[in-house]
Order: sequence, then structure tokens, then C-alpha cells
Amino acid sequence: MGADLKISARKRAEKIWAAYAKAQALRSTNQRTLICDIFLESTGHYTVDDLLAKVRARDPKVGYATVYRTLKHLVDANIARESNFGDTVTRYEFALDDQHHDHIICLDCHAILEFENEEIEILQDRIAEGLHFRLEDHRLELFGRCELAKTKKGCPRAKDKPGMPS
Amino acid sequence: MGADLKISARKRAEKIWAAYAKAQALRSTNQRTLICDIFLESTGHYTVDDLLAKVRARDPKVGYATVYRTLKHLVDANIARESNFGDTVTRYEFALDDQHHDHIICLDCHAILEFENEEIEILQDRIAEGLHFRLEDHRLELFGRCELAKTKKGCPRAKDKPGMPS
DNA sequence: GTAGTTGCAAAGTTTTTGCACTCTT
DNA sequence: AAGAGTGCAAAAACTTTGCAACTAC
Repeated sequence: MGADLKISARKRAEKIWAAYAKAQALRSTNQRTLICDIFLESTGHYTVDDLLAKVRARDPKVGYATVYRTLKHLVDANIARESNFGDTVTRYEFALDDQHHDHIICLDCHAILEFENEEIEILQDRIAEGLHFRLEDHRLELFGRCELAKTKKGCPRAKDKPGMPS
Repeated sequence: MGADLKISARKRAEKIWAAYAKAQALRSTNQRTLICDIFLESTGHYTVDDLLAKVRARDPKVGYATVYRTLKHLVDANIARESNFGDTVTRYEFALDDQHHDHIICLDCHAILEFENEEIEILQDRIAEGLHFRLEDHRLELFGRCELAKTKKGCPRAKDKPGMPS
């Protein structure tokens, strides 16, 4: 994904956010602006803790609840996407609707890679149609071991994080 | 899925369970036997609460912890599969490894249908290979509105259950 | 008898909510 | 000034764990 695409995605996200904020009559507070900025700058999959840490680096007084509440708005505005890759924590990523991608997660090092596959999406549409569903969303997660994890030394990134599915 | 297949799946599950129990030196207690029986008889996607209710109908003294602990064993033995379809509760279903299927969930009535698609599995393998992953597991969930939900009356099964993804 | 199992209650996690105070509009 | 937004702490929802009593082997 090139830098150009990322920049324009962010610009679009900002427009969507502005429209959403206006429609919902949201007020522009420092905390909210800060959280949105940090979120839109981010490229990975972050827990609320992760994001709060980044936020507090710039404003130590921000509370958990505000991050949760702001993320809820971002999800609602279709700018953020929630996922929990087999474990108990919810992770948030910046993802506009039309940029849909899926994930492959390394069970050893917990790296999360993204991929897109048009063919699978087409098959999904066909399946939904066959079952008389109007498809609105989907979630595809692949779990495996990445190349580094396969070596005898194991993946150097491997840490004991909370449970991924067996 | 015919009754024959289900019966043989159950028989296979019982064999796997017996082998697992032996390997782990698990003891055969009334509670554990009861929970396993109820779980193996079940065909849907149940929360711990659901299962505990069924268990307590036959033995009211069984505690949460025992159900959690037994399900953990069943997951470990690859007889049960955990999923959480966008909400916060973990659901368990009886699923042997080689019977893998995916789910389509109605956002209105929360019905959960199962499907299998060989083509998608092949594409997944190809994607994982391309990214140098050894694939171990996957999770595909489609979210949409079922046929009944599309009528102007809405789906009659619709209830306000906790949040599904937007 | 030994050691795995159970049920209870307490503790842990993650997320939501009530409330007094603050800040935007 | 009105009321949306914030931070804190308490509550909620779900799951795990410590422990004394129990039970399979």
C-alpha cells in the first residue's frame, strides 16, 4: 500500500469524521481531537491500552472511558474496525469500508499481516446469496505460523501473549 | 448434514475424548461425563450459560467452573470450537477438526447458519503459502440480514441481544 | 491413601456506566 | 447558560483461580 493511498485514505477519513461529527452534533474537544489524530495516524491493530498509552504521551490526563467512547464513535462512523484475533482483547484498526482487508495471524509471534482477495469476496457473496442473506460484512482470519516461526530457533518476535485459538 | 454423519461424528468424538482423557489421566466423574454428554448431543452454538442451564436441568449442583474447565478440555482435545460472533460472549460448538465449517450470522435475528466451501479453503491455503505461513486454522464469518429480516415486518426472531459488529 | 476434581467465592480482565465537574457552543 | 464531554471510580459481564472438601483410582 503506497503512501499516496494512505494519505488519501486519511483525508477521506477526516471528511467522513467531520460529517459524522456534524450529523451527531459532537463537540470538538481537545481529547477527542487528540484521540482521533493518533488513531488516524496509526497503521496497526491496537488495543484500547495501546491507544491510551499513545494518547497519554501527549496528554497524561486522558481517561480510559474517553478512549472507549471515542472509538465507539469511530466504529460507528465506519472509520474504525473492531477485531479480536482469537483472544479476549478487542483491537481497533483504521479501516474505511471500501478498504476491506482480512488478516493472517502468526500463532507464534502474533504478527498480524493483512491481505486482500477478490476471489474470496466473490465466493462469499455467492454463498450469502445462496442462503438468502443480504451480506453486510465479513471477517476472515487465518491462523498459522510465519516463516521465522518455522525455523528451529522459532520466531524471534515470539512472546507469551494471551491465548490465541489452539 | 444427515443423521448418519452426525452419529458417526459423535462416535468419533467419543473415541477422541476417551483417548484424550486417557492421555491426560483425567478421571471420569459424573459431572464431567454429564457435561460431555450434553455437549456432544448439542448441535448449535452455546454459551457457557446455555450449557450450564442444560447441565443443571439434570444435576442442579454443577458449578460454572466445572463447565468452563470441561469445555477447555474439549477444546484442547479438538472436539469443541470456540467462537465469538462479534459480541463478547464465547460460544462453543461441537466440531471435529475435519468437519470444519464457517458461519453466516443474521444481524437482525442472530440466527447462525453453517456452510462449507471448498473453493474458499483452497484460496486460503494459497494465500497463506504466498505469505510463507503454515496454515493451522481459520475463521470466516459472514454478517448479513436473513430473508425474514428483509421483509417489512422484520425478522420475527429478532431480539435485542448484545452488540454485533456494525 | 494419593492426587485429580468439584463448588464456592474471590479475584482478574475488559468494557460500560453513573455522577459531579468542565468545557464547547 | 445549556447540555455535551470528561475523568474517576464503581459496576457489569465474563472467565479464571485458590482452596477446602470430595471422590476416582
